[in-house]
Amino acid sequence: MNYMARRPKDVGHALREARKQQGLTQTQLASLSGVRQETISKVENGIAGTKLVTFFALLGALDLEATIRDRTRGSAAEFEDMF
Amino acid sequence: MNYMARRPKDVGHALREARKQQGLTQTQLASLSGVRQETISKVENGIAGTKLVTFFALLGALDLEATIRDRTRGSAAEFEDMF
DNA sequence: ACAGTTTATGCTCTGTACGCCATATTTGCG
DNA sequence: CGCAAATATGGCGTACAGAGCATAAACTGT
Repeated sequence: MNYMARRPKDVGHALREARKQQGLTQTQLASLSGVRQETISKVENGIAGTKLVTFFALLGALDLEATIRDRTRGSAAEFEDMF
Repeated sequence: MNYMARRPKDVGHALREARKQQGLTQTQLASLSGVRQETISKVENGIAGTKLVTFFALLGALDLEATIRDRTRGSAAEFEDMF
């Protein structure tokens, strides 16, 4: 599980993958996260201009976290800040 | 630049660091990103339940990206999905 | 093809983000 | 200290997220 996201729709995609990977239904994730099933549906499909609060609620329930970093990636530079 | 974020306030902190690192004022970032200076101020201080759209607008203007990954971190496991 | 489950869609209502404008407060530098 | 730049705050209006509830549509396995 390691998704790059530059747009809300990327987020939706990543969340759906993670949820399925954990064998959860939207309804289960809903009660885990406190976010409604309908909302999760919209988020996963990139329909809503979701709020960060909602995003993080879902991240937390799926035991995920977000990282913010430079777009310059894929070289050896990333070894430096790894530890 | 590599920030972990689990809450909106973490995002604000990361954005502020990145902006300063690039020597930008909130006003400059505002015109770069299309997000208003007042809004940037709120986001950076973790006051607003910001929208993902806004978040990504700022990320883009700062030439950053987000990554979504498992919280289990800090071991050798991360070498596997590195390339 | 059917029944059950999962996901998507539509509606109303409340809350709030964010644009816009003004201004207060803080920060940095001489 | 004092002034200019940068950031924070507050009010107003519009737009839309997300709750709650209902139901439709899409999948699943048998």
